[in-house]
Amino acid sequence: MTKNAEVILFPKHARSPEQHKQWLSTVLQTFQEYLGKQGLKLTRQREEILLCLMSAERHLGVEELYSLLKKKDPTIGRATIFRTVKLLQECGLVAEVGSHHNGGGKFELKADRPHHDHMICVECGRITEFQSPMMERFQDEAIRRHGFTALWHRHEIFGRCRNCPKK
Amino acid sequence: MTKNAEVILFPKHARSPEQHKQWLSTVLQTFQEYLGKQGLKLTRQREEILLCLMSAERHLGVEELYSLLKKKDPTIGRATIFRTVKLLQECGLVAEVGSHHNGGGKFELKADRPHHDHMICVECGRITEFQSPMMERFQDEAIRRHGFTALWHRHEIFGRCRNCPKK
DNA sequence: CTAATATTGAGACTCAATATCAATTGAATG
DNA sequence: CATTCAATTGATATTGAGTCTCAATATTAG
Repeated sequence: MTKNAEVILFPKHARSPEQHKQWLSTVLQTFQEYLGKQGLKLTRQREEILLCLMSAERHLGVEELYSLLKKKDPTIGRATIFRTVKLLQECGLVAEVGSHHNGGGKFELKADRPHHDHMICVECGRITEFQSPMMERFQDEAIRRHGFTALWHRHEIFGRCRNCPKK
Repeated sequence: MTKNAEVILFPKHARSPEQHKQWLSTVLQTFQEYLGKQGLKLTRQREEILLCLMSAERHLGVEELYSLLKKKDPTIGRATIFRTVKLLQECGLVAEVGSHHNGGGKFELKADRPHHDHMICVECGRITEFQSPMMERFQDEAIRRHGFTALWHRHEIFGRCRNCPKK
């Protein structure tokens, strides 16, 4: 498995600098509110980690976050990243994509992004996002049929991407 | 979430003892063919492990497989189970359900069972299997569109089942 | 400012999963 | 049947992601 797997994300939202700034502050505020409710604090490190995820163009794992953050804050520790990412998942701002099959879970920001699912290459770790409105439609139909109330879902297809033919 | 969540499996195939025997041998043959193609061999241990999964009525993890298999073959080792389960996943006979989030991956036999996905109730932990051929169809279409070779997939919908209205 | 509490980073630790390796098994061949 | 050679096995060592501990530090309330 390649260490620096390329990741294909959906095109970023077309956002003006002004809108982007607004977005950053909205997400930060959401995090802060969650922390406040838990009696926790928004520290410099927690803010840095969230900002790093928000400015990333791809899915980052803990190790990648660690080396990126080290550049601006050489004292940051892995444990803090693990702890913060856990908090971000708890408050719904971040989701884990994949698992040990693609070299450890990677994290993506959920806030204000269109829904998509993932194809994960077990050879190179590449994560490809894809949309299928028809698939969603029949999924919703199945959910209704079972009288289920969906809160969130995880749909990950594991296999080989087009650049990783069977060895 | 309840610890011992009830698991709703699709109704077992109505199979006569004769049909069941036939099924066992068909699945074994599939495994053997896969192994042959890879230059590998169907050994006693590999057969035991597959048979154990085929006779289980529930999802088993590595540790459960280990203790079950020890009864008939006290010399079997964990490493062999890890290796064999990996092979079974590679050839599509077995799928991993869940992950470290719900107490370690468990394995279910896919062979000759209709494909299904899971709806997981976050209130009562109930796991409901469901089918949607149309959904599968559009999923396959998306996979083809991206030149991906799917080995397995994980589609889990989290929410509330019909018996767990919002509190 | 001070006190109380939360947070941090380093490093020890855990434990599932993998790699190593000598001994064994299995199939293929003569 | 004996031989050969690659595949397999189980015990063990190793890895590595993730967690825990704890003394030092930062934050907030008053």
